[in-house]
Amino acid sequence: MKQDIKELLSAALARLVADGQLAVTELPEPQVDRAKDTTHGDFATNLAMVLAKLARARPRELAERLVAALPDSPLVARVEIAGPGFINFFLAEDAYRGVIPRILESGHDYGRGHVGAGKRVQVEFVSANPTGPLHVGHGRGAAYGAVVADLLAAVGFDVHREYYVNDAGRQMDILGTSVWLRYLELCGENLRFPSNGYKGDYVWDIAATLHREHGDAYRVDADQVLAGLPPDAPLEGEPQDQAGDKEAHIDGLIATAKRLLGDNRYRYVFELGLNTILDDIRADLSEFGVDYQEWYSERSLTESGAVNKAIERLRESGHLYENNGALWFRSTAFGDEKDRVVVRENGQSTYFASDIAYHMDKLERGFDRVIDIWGADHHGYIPRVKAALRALGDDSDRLDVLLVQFAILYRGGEKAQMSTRSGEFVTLRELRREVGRDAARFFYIMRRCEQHLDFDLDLAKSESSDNPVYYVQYAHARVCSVLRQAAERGLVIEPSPGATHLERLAEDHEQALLRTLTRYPEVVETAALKEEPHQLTNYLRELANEFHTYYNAHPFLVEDAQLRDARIKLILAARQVLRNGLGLIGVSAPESM
RNA sequence: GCGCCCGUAGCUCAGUUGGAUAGAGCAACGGCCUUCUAAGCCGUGGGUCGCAGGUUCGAGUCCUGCCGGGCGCGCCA
Repeated sequence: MKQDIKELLSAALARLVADGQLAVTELPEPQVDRAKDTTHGDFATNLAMVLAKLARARPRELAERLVAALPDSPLVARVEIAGPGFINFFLAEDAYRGVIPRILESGHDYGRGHVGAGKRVQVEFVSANPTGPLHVGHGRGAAYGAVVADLLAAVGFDVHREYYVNDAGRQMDILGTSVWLRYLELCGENLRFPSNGYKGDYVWDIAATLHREHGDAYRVDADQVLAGLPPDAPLEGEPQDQAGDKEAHIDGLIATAKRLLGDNRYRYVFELGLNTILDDIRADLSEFGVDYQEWYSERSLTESGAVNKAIERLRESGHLYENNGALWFRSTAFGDEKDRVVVRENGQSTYFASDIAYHMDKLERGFDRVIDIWGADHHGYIPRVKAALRALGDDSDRLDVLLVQFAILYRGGEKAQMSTRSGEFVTLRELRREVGRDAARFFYIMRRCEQHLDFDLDLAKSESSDNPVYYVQYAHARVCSVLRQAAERGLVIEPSPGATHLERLAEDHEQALLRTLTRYPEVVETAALKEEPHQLTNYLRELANEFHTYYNAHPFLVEDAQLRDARIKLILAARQVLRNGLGLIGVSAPESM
């Protein structure tokens, strides 16, 4: 609809230029907005004011000329000039009613568009280390990423959803070693668990599996494990005066585990930990309605030689240097704060080196756009990744990094705190169990992603109109309920075809609802292009509100069969849009509540 | 100290990428069920858009400087 107005304006502009009434070298793209105030009509454009500068003419005078040059259209009832030079469009009533057959015919497709023009976009999100279950912070990234991806797909992009699996590196070694140590405890060995190990119950579970299936096959005497280890830092509850380096201690333990178990057995424990947790994460996300096209292994980058290739390319282009035995990337040459190590003194490549190879690979796979969704605490990595892409001669503008701020849970008005280290954190699974998938999805995306999210658990669970999820879902259920009532009364609920009887929709509430329904495709498009799912939740609340208001003001199942028919068509259209919108954010649309 | 993000009603937040008189929900107060689900609706009050400058026809929105809050600044991932 907005597009129709734009085309009328473009035609008017072209006509003025052809007639020599307007002397400008380049024509601006007409900007058309929904009018905030209905006294300003339905749509407004500032075109005359923008042109005034270019053509050095008075805005109101230009507006008059533009209006005179506008082609006739059945959509537009009248046009007014207002204020400093706004042109306001008042649409014909029929223009709004026409949305009903459009919605009913398009069904599930109403609101979908094609601005994406089939361009390939990759969205990488969550990508949490497989060292433990997902927590509520990952949940927000999951919900946000999934909805952004679905929105982009809805407006015509070819979307590839990907999870980057950090299945290499020190953190994974710490996990494998933690599993082994817990296993040794189950075997009856007496050990002191390292302060830096993973302490969650899930580590015990994996160790128990190992013990159940392989008995003592991985057992080693505790004395042998502990021999010659650098001292650990004191644990909580222990005297804090004793010295120790927890990092050196855990590294020593990892080396010991590798030595005592040998390559094959170490690998087996490591893989058991990795696969158990990864399976859990997969299942968790799938139950949350988050699905991927690809799970991309970090280890595969090393094994395929992609990391070495990336390092070589940087070396050949002269962006690397050695210092203190390590290999550094001169990222400061591309705007980073400091240079970064890509190969450590011990010969191991860093996580950053993998990341360079990974992003290089993403661009080589031919995506027109690459979107990374990260936790906000990782924002410091953006300059260095972009720097690497530029150094490699790639276009770093093809990469967009979206940052998601933390979610803070509140229960009974109090913060429900979490900390990954202690192993006492609220997992995504626990959250889903407590508030349900629908509320979790809705609450997670209700706010702009760069805004801290206050997640009120009590509200998310409450069955009241205060709860925005219920409020929107209830609107959908109510339409279904009305239709059930109609069937019980033996009324015909199969609506008449096309626009028949729609002229009977003349009430203000009906006009308002129609207006909101026509806006839906625009909302989906901006939400997608701006990567702002909250625009959709806001819209759905508004639409639900207009429906509830209408419901309270006018009975639908009236005696007058034609009026009834028209109203049923209207609420069917509303139901369709509610269903489509909820579907896009991964929330169910219940038939009854 | 440097960098990024945030600052809008008592609370939680929108604000259509610079437009017309800054909006919604919650909380507070007052109304509406013999009528399709009251899990709903209507009404009332509530603002120095953190502060100070600047850019222009026009600034909550853009620029600069302060103030306040969060996060980040490893040869960790």
